[in-house]
This record gives sequence, C-alpha cells and structure tokens, in this order.
Amino acid sequence: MSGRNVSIYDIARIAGVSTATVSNVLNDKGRVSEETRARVLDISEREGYVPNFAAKSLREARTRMIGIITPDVSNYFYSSIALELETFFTGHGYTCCICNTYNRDDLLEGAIRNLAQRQVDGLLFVGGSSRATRLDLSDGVPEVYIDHRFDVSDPPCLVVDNDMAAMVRDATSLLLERGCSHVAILTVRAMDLHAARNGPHADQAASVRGGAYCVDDYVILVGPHHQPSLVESEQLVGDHLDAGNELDGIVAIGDRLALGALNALRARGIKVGDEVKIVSIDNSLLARIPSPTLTSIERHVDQLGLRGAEALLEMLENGTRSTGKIVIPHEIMERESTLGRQP
Amino acid sequence: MSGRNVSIYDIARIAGVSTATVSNVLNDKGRVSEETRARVLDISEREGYVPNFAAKSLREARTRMIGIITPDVSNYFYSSIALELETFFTGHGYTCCICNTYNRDDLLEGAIRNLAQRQVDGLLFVGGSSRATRLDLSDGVPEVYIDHRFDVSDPPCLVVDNDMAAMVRDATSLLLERGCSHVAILTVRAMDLHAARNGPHADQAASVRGGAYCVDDYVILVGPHHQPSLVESEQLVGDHLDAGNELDGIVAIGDRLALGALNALRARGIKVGDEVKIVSIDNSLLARIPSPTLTSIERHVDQLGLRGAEALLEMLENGTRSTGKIVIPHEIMERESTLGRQP
DNA sequence: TTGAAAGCGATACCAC
DNA sequence: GTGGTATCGCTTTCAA
Repeated sequence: MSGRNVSIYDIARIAGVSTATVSNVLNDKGRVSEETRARVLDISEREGYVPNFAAKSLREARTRMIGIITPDVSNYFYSSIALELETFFTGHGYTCCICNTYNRDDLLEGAIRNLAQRQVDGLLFVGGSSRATRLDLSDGVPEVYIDHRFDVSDPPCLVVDNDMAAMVRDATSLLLERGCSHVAILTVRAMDLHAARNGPHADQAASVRGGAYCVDDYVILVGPHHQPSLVESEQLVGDHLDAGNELDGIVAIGDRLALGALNALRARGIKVGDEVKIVSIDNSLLARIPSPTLTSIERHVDQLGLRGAEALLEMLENGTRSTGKIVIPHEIMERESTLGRQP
Repeated sequence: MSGRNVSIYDIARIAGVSTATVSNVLNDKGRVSEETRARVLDISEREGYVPNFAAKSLREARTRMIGIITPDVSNYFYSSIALELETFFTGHGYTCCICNTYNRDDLLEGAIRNLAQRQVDGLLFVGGSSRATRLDLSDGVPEVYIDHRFDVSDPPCLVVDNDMAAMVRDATSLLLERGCSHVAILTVRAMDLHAARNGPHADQAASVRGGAYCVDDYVILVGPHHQPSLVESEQLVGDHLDAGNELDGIVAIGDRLALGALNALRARGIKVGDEVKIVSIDNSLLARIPSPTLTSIERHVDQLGLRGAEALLEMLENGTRSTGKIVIPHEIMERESTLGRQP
C-alpha cells in the first residue's frame, strides 16, 4: 500500500465529499448516510489511508501518549511495572514513551521536559526519587508516582506504593522472631533511609559512623545512590563483615542487594539461613533461584502497576489532579534464608 | 510557569516581532540581530514557552520518535537491549515508544499499526518472531530487527543478531567435550527450531515424536510459543525425564529455561554439573545466581543494542533502507554447570 | 445529510 | 534582518 502521504483530503476528493464528512465517517460522528459511509470506508481502505496522529494531536490538544519515567528499565522490578502499565494503557488507546534516568537528576529533568514538549497526556514515575522542589517542573501534566521516594512525607501528588516502613518493620520482626539480634538494613537508595528510620526505632536518635548508620542495634548500610547492583552490595556487606562487626540478620531492600549479601556471606564461609538470616524485599524471580532461596516480601507488582494506571486514567478522563497515597499491601514469603537449609 | 498554551505566536506578539523571527531564534536559523535574539530568548524563557512537538512533527513530517516492539519488557534480556536503545536514541534527540506483544501476532500487528499512525521515524524489533509475509505491514518506515526470528533465512530487512546456529553448535560441542552423549536442546520459541536445525546436524532429517524433535542424538524440546518461563521449562524437562529418556546434556536457549531445567533435575536428585551438564544462552544475571552456577553464552547485549541503534540512525539520517545481517560475536562463559561443582 | 472554512502551532519560502 | 503567509492533516462549528 501507499500508506504514507494519503490524507483525509485525498479520500474526500476521490469520494467526492468533503473532509468533514470523511472525518465524521472515520470517527463515527455526526450523521452520515449509509451509502457515503460505505464509500468513504471502502476508499480509505483501498488507498491505505493512515490517520496522522500529529495532526490529530495538534487539533485536539492531546496526544494520547503517556510518559513512563524510570531509573532503569532493565531492572526487573521496574520493567515488570512498566509492562503492567503499557498493557493497561494500550488497552485504553494510549501509547507509552519510556525514559531512563539512571537515577540522575539531570536526566530526570531532561526526560520530564522532553515529555512535556511532546505534550504527553500524563506522566508515570516508576521507582527513583525526587526532591519535592522538583515537582513543579511538569506543570499541569497529570502524574502518578509508583515506588518513588520523596524527601518529604506528604508530597503534593498521587503516590502509589507499599508501606516501606511497615515492610522493613515486618522484615525485622521476622528476623527477631527467628532469633537474630544484630540486624543490618541494606539499601543503596538514600531516601529509603527515611523509611528505614521510620521503622522499628524511629524514636531513637541515629548515630553515624562511616557509611553505616546505627539505630540502636540496627545498622543501615547505604551504598552509592544509584542502581542497586549485586556487586556493590557484595562489597558493602563484605566490608562490614571484614570490619569485624557482629551481624546475624539482614534486611535487604531489593532482591539484588540480598543476592550480593548472600555472595559476601558465602565467600566467607558463613552459613546463610543458620548463622546469618536474610529477608529481602521484592520477591522477584531472583529470590527463588539461589540456594538457600530467599525469604522475600512480595510487593504485588501487578497491583502497583494497575492501581497507578487506573488512578492516572481517571485523572485524564475527568481532567482532575488528585493527590494522596494508595498503599498496596505486602506479604512475606518465607523461604530457606530465614528457615535454615532444608534437609 | 504557565508553560502550557503559550505559543510561538504569543512570544512574537510580546516581543513585537514576527513568528518567523521567533522560529529562527529558537532554532538557530537564518540571520537575526543579536538584540532581537536576546529579547526573544528572554521572553520565551520568562513566559515558560514550551515548543509543541505535535505542530513541529506535522510541519516537518517527522516525529523524532522511535518505536520499540518487544514480546515482553519484563524479560531481562529484552529490557537490557531496550535500555541500550533508549539511551542511545535519547542522546540523539529521539524519544522511544515501547509496545509489548506477548508474542501474539494480533498485538504485534496492532503495535505496528499504532506506531505507524503515530508516524514514528523508525521501528526497532527486539526479540519475537515474524512470518516474512508480515513485513510489508510497516510500509516505508525504516526498521531494524534485533534478536528476531523469521521463517525464512534471508528476510528483506536489516537484522542484528548473534549466530544462533553457531551458538547452539558451540554449546553442543562443549557438552560433547565434557563427555556428554545425549544432548537435548531446549527452546520455547518455535522459530529457534530453524536455527537449532541448522546446528550440528543440519544435514540429517528430523523425526518428530510428541513435542520432542529428534535430530540424531539430539532432542529438541519445544514449548508453547511464547514467553520462556521457568515453570514451563521445568515441566517440559521433567516430562522428558519422567518418560525415561536418556539425557546427560542440555542446551537451553535462554537462562530462564536453563533454570527451569535445573529445578527439574534437582527435584529428581540428579547432580547437575556431574550427571547432567547444562549450557545456557544469554549469560544474564540469572546465570550467576544458582548453585551450580550456569555455563552460559554471552551474547553481548550492549553490542546487539548499539549496533542496531546505529544502523537505524544511519537509515534515518540518510533516508535509506538497508538490509542484511549484522552478526554479533558470542562467547562461552564456563561455570559450574559444565565443570562440576567446585570443591 | 453534507460542505466551506477557521484554526491548532510551527516552519519556511519569498518579499521587502 | 525581518515579516507576511501558505502549509502540514485533521476536527469542528455553522450554514446550507
């Protein structure tokens, strides 16, 4: 077909009608006689007519595009959410643009600016973090934040997330129940600190020594503030152990981090599940692969995606901009890393 | 800022110049006096002017958008390539739209149609498969296929891939060297069959029995033709074993498949690395996690992405449409699953 | 039921 | 250097 270049105008000329009529036929609008309707449909089919979205968008002042902004699509957790989002929005006539920020503020802002210029109808943030002062950047565009950290507790926008503090608390509780007394919390995302600090010992002052934040018995290991990597995590935990710190329980905020910890422990001949227990967060595919398998907290990725998508769609359809927090429940999946090795 | 709604026309009015001049300033074109240039720049900054891409696209007949079509972004292999692609194209002023097909032909065609309507400048296929007859769908739009299977050996388009037949051959050879004599090839993607058949025994007729294709000593297990899942693969291999077939080596086309096989073997008390050896393809993060760790073939995701992106960009810039095949070299990373367990 | 024409926002040609 | 204006493809009001 000669798909390109044939416009509504060509169809109109060939069919001997006006562009208005063609437009009406193509959009099932207005009253058109069955006869002309059939003729127009037939001709546009034959000519391989392809509607031009740029023109439509320009005219309608909306693009039916959604921007998805994430630190790194190759992160399994984020891409699972992205898949949910894309599937949902495609089903509703929207197309999704994707941008990776590598957790860099400049790339984040660039992405927002770019998508704003492209007049996306809505913005979806998946993972990553923002200072609240950044929020006015995407002025006017409806947006939803999924698994995104802010430096304030009540950002003026719509947030969909699990209750991070509760997850850390539940993970810690499980470790205590299983007999641990020296628990480290492992994260590479600076703003998870807020959540961790609001965890079991929020009321106690935190003292800092080196890269490790000490909250009572709990130690928070904080890595470089970007993509959680297995290697980085292994290093972090290895250093902590080699420094002679006591440690019998780890809460890892992310399965990748947990795997790094696992490697560090195994490399030092420490029996994971017995001498040191691990609870991870994410419950991705990764948690079921190592030996011992990892106890991990299921965050219900499908719900994170779906609820976020629904919320955004509602804003788009009603022209509203809601704020608030949608909390997705979590669930501990206990496996060998807290139960000890199966016989 | 009042970013939305302020157009080049408003800027022109406020600055007391014509839209032509504003356009020239904003695009560094034509001759404009330093004075007006500064004034225009200043005003558009102050007014929070945001260029409208829809209008620009309509006028310029190109969108600077690229469509990425993949079976499933949540697949680590695909999303790693997607990340490369997005990073590259963002660096060149393009924005990427992403569509998932779930390996369904209807969704694939829908995605192509949709992206064509959106007038994307180029199309990138990552993974999945097509019948050659489908190719004329995206008429005129430059496209590049990465890790994509066709039902013909020389499709009239540009393909970037590893040499699948060689990878299967090398994997098989390694297994033979390590003493295996009953090798199964494990795939869920129907069209990998073509590649596998062109592997070590291409010259021998294949006989079919059940879901297992027998090529000499080699057995090809073929699953449902969609997203390779761990569970599916476990089932497939389990059934094969339970049927009493001899088996001491597995070539899995994808790390997920290998992990499924690993589970099936472990569940039956078979020592992987000793009694049965496994070579996998992908060398993703997943290969380094289980115990035994998996010998896997590195496909160089970064190269697959980069070479594909470069090829497409070249087509876009030169207005050409090349065809042919870019082969990315592969590399075996040997680990415990073929060496036996480390002491 | 149909058509003429305005206009969305930006670019670019051609005068001045 | 700068400005007037046609144009990209489509939607939509208003008349006929």
